[in-house]
Amino acid sequence: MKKLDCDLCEQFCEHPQIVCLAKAELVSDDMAYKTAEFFKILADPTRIKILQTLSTRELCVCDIAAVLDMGQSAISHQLRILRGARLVKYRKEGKMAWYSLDDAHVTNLLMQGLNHVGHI
Amino acid sequence: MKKLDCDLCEQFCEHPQIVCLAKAELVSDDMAYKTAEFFKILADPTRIKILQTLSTRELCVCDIAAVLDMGQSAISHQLRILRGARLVKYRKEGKMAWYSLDDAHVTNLLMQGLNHVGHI
DNA sequence: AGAACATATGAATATATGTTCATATGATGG
DNA sequence: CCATCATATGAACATATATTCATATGTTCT
Repeated sequence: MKKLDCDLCEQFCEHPQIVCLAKAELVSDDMAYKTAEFFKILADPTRIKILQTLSTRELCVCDIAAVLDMGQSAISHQLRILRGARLVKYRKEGKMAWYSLDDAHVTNLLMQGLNHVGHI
Repeated sequence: MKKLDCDLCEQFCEHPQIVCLAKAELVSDDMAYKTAEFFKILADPTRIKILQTLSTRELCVCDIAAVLDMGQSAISHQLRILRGARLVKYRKEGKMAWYSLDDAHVTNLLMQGLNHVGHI
């Protein structure tokens, strides 16, 4: 249980006790920020398509570009973001880079999102 | 099962069969867009805090502003977005508006995100 | 009716983000 | 060694978005 810190409660416009309780239970700035950053990764149509495509099979960059009908550079930039978030990994084979998923938990979240939208 | 549409496969840089299969299974533009819009709602620290705070109790606008230590206008704008996405609902009581959660499924997703980040 | 208050909203501003273009890097094959 | 190919990346640009400020709306109380 968190210790309550109510010293300043009197200054709020209304319902000081409720505000104090809620403040004590509020997620930290850092957690809120990191969680938002996490959802941001999933908050782009191109990245959603990349992740969904990779959920079935490993693909190289130019194949992903072909599948999504987009430029190689745009895909490469997005893959960089997905790599940074450790959602995809890749192996090099000569000049080609084969990408695949690297986080089953997040993929599961993505599928929940797709399902949710599908059922609207 | 989807019908494959492989007429244009030969034009791709590499691995036409794989690209064709992946294209056939690719989520639609519309679904990808809507899913991204959905995750965008959760991709902001302020909205995460609002939803997490409301997960415990109903609050009025000025209380939320006090809890998050932010301006009333900023909170009101964010609540509008959350209302538009049907993640929160409100009841009017005189001049006050009491907000609460309106989508347990999405709240569950939010909690999964918070947990995921917490376990990193 | 008028003052005070809670909330909503439009406009403006600052910041973040996705794509494109040009180019760099690094591997393969002649 | 040079040309070609797959990929990566920096800069520029356009667009989206969060907050603030000012103000509007609608309610309560005197």
